Amino acid sequence: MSRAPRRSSARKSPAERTAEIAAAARGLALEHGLTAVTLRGVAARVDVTPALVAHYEPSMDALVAAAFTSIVADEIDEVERLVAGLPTPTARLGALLDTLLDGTRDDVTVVWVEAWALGRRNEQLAASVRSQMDAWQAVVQGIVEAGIASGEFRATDAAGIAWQVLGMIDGLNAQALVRWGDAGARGSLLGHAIEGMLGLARGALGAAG
Amino acid sequence: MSRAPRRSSARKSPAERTAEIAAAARGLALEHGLTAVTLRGVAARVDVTPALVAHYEPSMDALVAAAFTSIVADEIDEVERLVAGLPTPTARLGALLDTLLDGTRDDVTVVWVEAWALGRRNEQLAASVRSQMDAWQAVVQGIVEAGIASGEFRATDAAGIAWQVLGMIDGLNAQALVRWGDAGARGSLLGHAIEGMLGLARGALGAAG
DNA sequence: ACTAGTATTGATCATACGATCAACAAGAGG
DNA sequence: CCTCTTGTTGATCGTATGATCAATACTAGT
Repeated sequence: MSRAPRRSSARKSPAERTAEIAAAARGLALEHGLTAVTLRGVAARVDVTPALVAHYEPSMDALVAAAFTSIVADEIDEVERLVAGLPTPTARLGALLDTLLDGTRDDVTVVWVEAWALGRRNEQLAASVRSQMDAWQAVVQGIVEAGIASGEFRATDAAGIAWQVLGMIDGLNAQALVRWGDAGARGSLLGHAIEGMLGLARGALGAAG
Repeated sequence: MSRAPRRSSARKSPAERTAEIAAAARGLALEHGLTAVTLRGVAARVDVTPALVAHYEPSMDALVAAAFTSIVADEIDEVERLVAGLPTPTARLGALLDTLLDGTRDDVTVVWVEAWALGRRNEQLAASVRSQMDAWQAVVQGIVEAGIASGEFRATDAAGIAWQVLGMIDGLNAQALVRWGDAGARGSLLGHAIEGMLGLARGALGAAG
């Protein structure tokens, strides 16, 4: 079951090992969820003794939180770059929805759901969750504010709207996680819903069919 | 730390004990989450040996799933009764949103979130989750269909809309769970969003401020 | 009142988790 | 080539989980 650490040792620099461990934690979280980020699990993936992982990462809670942060932060960056290339706030918001609801990101969704659950017993993770939620909110709020400023959106509470949009996305993705069978169109109706919040014309967000 | 089972034993009928155990599991889940529904945890709450709990409940996975089902099914019944007394689909939907988003149900939200996470390693729980999601969906779909039939709602895909509404509610509640500080108004904006999906006039759902 | 059935217990196993620490060995510096 | 720093290991502790089983003791039925 468990691969023993290699005999032909190859001593590595602390920076390198730290990076290896972080990468292993990240990979495990993406492949098997945050609960798989365990002392022995990470050690096995790096092909090293659990004691070494403990040596580099004094607290597993921190490593789990770091894995979460890494995954989510990367996704935020990715979406932010994608969206930056688009001309109008409407187009940006539509692309954001399409990307986040295309059903190809279930691994990240699992991480989110597990983070919500584990965060109740891992304060460092909870802090990371709050932090990353704020980061996401800032991105969406920025788009909404731009839309309001340009007159495309008819709304006032950009911050509140951003929270709502994210809540909807998270909820729909989490739901789709369990509802294996009929994947259904996650995005099409959400588009109309958000159009309703923003006073947009029906279909303005042009969610993918 | 752990209360020892009473010495002055009081032998109970299997039906009674089964009910006690189920109640204990339910209570633990509501107070400390589904992860607290453990062999020893339940045993301590019933003031009984872990072995007895195992005797009555051959698999803890099943007990966890049962606790989840009990909690969620009760909530569905409660909301269904509340809503049944209202005259129009619009009023029913509005009341449903108000009730589910009033922020007083965080214990149930925790159970949902944990169920999503644990369901990946507990097939019985996953089955319960799917089942209860379907039950919720049926309730909302019924309201939406009534609204379409009566001409209050302008939409076609009642089933899809029901899923979306539930996803939004779940997402917003799960989010509020972590976003301790600013509870914010969970419902007000969601109302507008759903009005957008249903082709309703702005404010028709009259979400509580 | 006695007995048979069974609810209940205590002890124990196997596993998985995080964590610690003395001891080992690899590699850089003199 | 030797030495000293330190990356790395093996062994081990303490806890928590689910699960099993022979033995106990309560209670209903005769």
